[in-house]
Amino acid sequence: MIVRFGYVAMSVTVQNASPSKTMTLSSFNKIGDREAAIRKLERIAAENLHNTLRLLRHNRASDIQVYRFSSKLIPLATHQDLRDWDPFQALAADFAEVGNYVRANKMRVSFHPDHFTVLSTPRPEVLQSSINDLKYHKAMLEAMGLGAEAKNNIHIGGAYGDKVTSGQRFVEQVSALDLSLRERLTLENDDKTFNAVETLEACKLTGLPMVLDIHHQWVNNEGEKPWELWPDILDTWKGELAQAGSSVDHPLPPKIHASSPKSEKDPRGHADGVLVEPLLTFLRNIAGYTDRIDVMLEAKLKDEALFGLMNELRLQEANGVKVLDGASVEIMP
DNA sequence: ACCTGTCAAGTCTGG
DNA sequence: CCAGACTTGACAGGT
Repeated sequence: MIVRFGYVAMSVTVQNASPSKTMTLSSFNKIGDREAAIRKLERIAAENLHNTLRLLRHNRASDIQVYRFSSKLIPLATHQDLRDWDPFQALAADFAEVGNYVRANKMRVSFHPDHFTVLSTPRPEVLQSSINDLKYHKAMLEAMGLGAEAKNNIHIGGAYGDKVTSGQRFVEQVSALDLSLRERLTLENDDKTFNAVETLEACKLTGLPMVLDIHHQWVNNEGEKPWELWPDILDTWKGELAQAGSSVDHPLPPKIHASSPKSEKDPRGHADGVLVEPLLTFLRNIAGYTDRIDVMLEAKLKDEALFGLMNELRLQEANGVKVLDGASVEIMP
């Protein structure tokens, strides 16, 4: 089984390369000339895209093919006060440059719209802003020229005191989405509310591929071992929605998230690095089912955590681990 | 250069 | 019913 590792949004080794620079609403409003304020937003967005490209070049130099973009590439993009603003015209070339680089280097990229995207919500206005947020993420991927193999990963959302009903509402509200939004979704188990078993069920009902977060599963489970769910999780990656647009990398490998508990006191928090042993145990247990998997590392030290994990994996070369390059390994079943 | 409070958005908990 | 926590990088305003 070939395992590729990636990291999220920002690098701790490339300096001054934030892809998430922003502007607060109050400073936007303090600029008297609205046109000038909007041009400033667009300049910040262009800078974020430029830094994203720098990170992608760093990734290529480090053999890293899996990366999650910052959702904050365009400041205030979905804010109500800026409904009349279409930033994509001004940023077309910047987005295209990022997308061209991704395609030229066969990278697997994604977004993770944050916790304001809640498709289980009973409130129509929250549903609408969630859909708007998904449209914004889709628009960015389209501006990059990337097909539906580039996904937006989300959680189910809140339980509102009745998890069963909320789960059903999630399934209904996802099913009612335009295909162009739905085919770009993946669904991840969370660490408090919808556990891996429940998320898998929602994936079966919606056709969405499941991103298993093995840290969330560790702190929120029904007593199952994570690899016991793997055959069913793998099936969610064989559906039409999972494979939509996957012309670049066909079939699209399944993806998981890995991180380690920050401390005993804060087991849900993310540690600086990623412990090799629990991850390796999981990977060995699924190696017989899957020939490729991508692992998104969610660690405080970002790419540094990836390099640290690769060092640990190099020490396991006598134990059925073969390091292939700077960011991928082969695990013998 | 460095520190502290704040930030657009949602949900849950505790008072 | 409302304030604060959650979580987190970066801004904004201060020293």
